[in-house]
Amino acid sequence: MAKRRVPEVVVRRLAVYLRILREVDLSDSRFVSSAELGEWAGVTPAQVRKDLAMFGEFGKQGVGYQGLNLRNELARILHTDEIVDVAIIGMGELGAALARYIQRRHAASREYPFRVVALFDVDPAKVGVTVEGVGVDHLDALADRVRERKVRLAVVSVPAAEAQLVTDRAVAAGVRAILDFAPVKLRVPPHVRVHYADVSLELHQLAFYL
Amino acid sequence: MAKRRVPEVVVRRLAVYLRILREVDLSDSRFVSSAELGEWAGVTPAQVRKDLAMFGEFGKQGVGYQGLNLRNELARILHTDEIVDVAIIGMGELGAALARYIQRRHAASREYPFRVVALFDVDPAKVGVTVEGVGVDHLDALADRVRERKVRLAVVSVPAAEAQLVTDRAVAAGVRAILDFAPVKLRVPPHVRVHYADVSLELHQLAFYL
DNA sequence: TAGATTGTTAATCGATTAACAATC
DNA sequence: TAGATTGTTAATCGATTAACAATC
Repeated sequence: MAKRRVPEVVVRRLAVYLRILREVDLSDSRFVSSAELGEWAGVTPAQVRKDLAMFGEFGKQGVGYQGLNLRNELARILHTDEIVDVAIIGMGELGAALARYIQRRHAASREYPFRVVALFDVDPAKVGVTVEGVGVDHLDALADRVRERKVRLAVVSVPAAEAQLVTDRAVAAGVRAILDFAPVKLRVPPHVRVHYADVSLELHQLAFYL
Repeated sequence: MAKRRVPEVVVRRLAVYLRILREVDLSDSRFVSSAELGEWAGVTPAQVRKDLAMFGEFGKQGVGYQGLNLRNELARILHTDEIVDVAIIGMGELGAALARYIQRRHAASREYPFRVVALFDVDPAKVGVTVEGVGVDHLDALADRVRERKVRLAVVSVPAAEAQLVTDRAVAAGVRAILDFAPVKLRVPPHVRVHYADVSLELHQLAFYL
């Protein structure tokens, strides 16, 4: 699968489709049409069909897509058909809130694929503490821990000034995708993917429409 | 200014340019070229010029853009040249973390335009508590408070099941822009703008690249 | 003035939408 | 079969990039 050729917007919409299919009650006989799914996701039916067609032929003409099958296919495409281990770097209020949120959702539903397996901070008061069953390690243990637990997805929730440093360490240890909450553009090698979740940037954008 | 004609991506980049210009030390004589700004923001110089040209002629041929002036213009365009009051609905861990984050940044720098002026929750244990100088009100007080304080920007950090309800109330009280942390597509009238900050959705997208 | 960089037009690129033959 | 909906091609739309005359 030539990933470089899949537009980012398509990946985003696939994630939306999957979330919707997880919310809907799906019996074996439940078929979902591109019109229905489009309606729920807020996109055109043609868009839905085009997005899905990039990855295979999942539908049946005249009937639509079998809901359960499509849900499975989407999970497979997005690599969330198996548990995905996550490290959270930075155990401030935000990091702690994220850790608990993810862990609780994972515990509550086997449908929720993300599992927190490593937490890091530099504050001696935080190192050793346990958050939802996961111990907080010192940042210096990051490389070892990440390698040992084969973590490929990391959340960065440290202050802006430290974001690049912890990113470099995480990447060196094998992390391939990063969700960055710090308001800093991270420099990473081309094989590493970064998404930004920058609250201030979002607020600035929204302010434009006031 | 015909806002409907400004692509969303342009607004996002303007916010990025502004953030960068706030980070750079700018003397009165400091001029910034589209090449420089593009380099910092990770876009082409042509892109920078095109984005800015949508709103006016801010540069000088042969010289570039006067840094301080451009910063002011961008703040004006994004409506963050004055304080922007924000309400946060839902004082769970995430909501509380966001409230403190925004309030502290506002207190630390007069450059940071967002100010929290109202907090809401339904939990009697939280109502009455003060977070960084702002009292938590019961959700039932939302309409009154939002109207009284003329809040137009709100953050929704309640559980998914309540997100639509609190949104409806906020919109009825005059809110025009919403940053939604709940994993739900909100239905709002056309004059209301919603941005989504959905951690699980971001993680799903990133998992695709693993 | 000579050199540099803007603002803008034209060319390119890519994504969305429309349309329809294939087919369940 | 008749009706419905897919997968896919073609048409449209919009955003990005390139190029350059204007001009500081």
